[in-house]
Amino acid sequence: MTNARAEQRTKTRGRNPRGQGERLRDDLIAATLRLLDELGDDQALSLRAVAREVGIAATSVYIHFADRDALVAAVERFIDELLDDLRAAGAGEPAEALRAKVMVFATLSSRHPGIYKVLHESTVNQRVQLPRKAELARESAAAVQRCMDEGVIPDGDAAMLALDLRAAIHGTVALRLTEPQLNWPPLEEQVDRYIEKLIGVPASS
Amino acid sequence: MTNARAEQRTKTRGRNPRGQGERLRDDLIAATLRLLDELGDDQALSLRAVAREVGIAATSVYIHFADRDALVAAVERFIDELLDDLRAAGAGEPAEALRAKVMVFATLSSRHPGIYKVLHESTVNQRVQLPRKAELARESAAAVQRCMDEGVIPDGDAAMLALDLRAAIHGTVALRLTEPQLNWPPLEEQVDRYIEKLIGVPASS
DNA sequence: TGTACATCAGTGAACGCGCGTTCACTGATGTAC
DNA sequence: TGTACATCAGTGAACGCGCGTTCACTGATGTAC
Repeated sequence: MTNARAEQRTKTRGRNPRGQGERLRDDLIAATLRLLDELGDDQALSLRAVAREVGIAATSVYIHFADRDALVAAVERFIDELLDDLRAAGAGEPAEALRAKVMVFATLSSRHPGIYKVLHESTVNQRVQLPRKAELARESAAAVQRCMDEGVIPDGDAAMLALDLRAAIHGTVALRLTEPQLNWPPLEEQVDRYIEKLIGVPASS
Repeated sequence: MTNARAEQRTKTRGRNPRGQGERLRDDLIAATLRLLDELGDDQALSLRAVAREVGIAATSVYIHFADRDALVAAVERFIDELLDDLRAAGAGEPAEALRAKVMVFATLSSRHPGIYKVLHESTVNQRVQLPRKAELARESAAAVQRCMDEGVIPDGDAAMLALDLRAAIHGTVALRLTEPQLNWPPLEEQVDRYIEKLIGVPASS
């Protein structure tokens, strides 16, 4: 005898008016991002939890998404917004632009710790294609290259330096999440040290 | 009607002779470490999978461990071995000792990628007490301090520099696991750059 | 203007699965008398 | 030397749970004639 009582739904939501069925799709994506940010692990995300969060029957998810993994791919939307922020930070003097971009990325982990973990630590990368993610890397390499082109730092291997910097930034930001009890210096100071020592950009005012 | 057929067991193992019951305990710890290394995520580890791996009934695990989380705490044993390796690398000239210790740590992720992820990325840290883990941090700070004490690098904030270095090393090592498709330089070269640029230790021979 | 029908936005019951954990048990080996 | 008993190392059935997914359905709203 399987337990047949209906799924407990805390929230309820009326059905959308005719022609507005796509609204549920947006709500599902938003709820998925919210839950991923809470969980910090895409493997822990369940389709049923997303449905509960939105206040619909679990089966209704299938109206808009093929399966559970298609829901997880909602993180693509988040990456798009992040790329917008990065590009907005890229204007102005090259050293300042590099610093601004790095800070956008570095503060991402305190604004959305769970999403940061999902993007960088989970196996979602192997199971779901995230083509936009590669652009994040290109953005940082381009910012370092600009510093060379405009003579802020001596010529060299921009891609290599950018990767050194990116790894270091990821390291502190990720370790702050996993080991918050360590004696962390302010993020901004540490980021400035990395930029100065690893890239060679002189300290700003 | 619940499905009542017995758990499929691929391996089998005879029972231990009288007085040797603790052998199963060791086998369980070894199997747990093996599975954690495969999975790279302690949340994905199931008690039943460990039992299957060893070739015993799931319930037999309870003879030696209170519950599932007690199994996960087996990673403590791994940390102990790692600490032994770190201490063995600490002898000799201070700059060489620092480099050797950092390399022990950095190559851990290629020798045991899953365990590395479990120790640094999973929530096991919040759910299970891992007192030995803090010693890893102390080891690296002490190695930097020794470089200052023996005049290899100028005096300064050793704890801060050690944390900068540790974060950077973690960053490259973790990012290599999550994003292997990036154009990574050899690990050893990158580690040497970090030690040189972040700590100020002159490049070795 | 009325009505049959199509479409749309979702629902509820059910499935089989693996999980952690409990419980009462089994069967071999040693030990006291 | 024989036998009752204790101990040890494990077992097997069962529980309730949450999960992803399938299926046939419902009931409101618009539309063709």
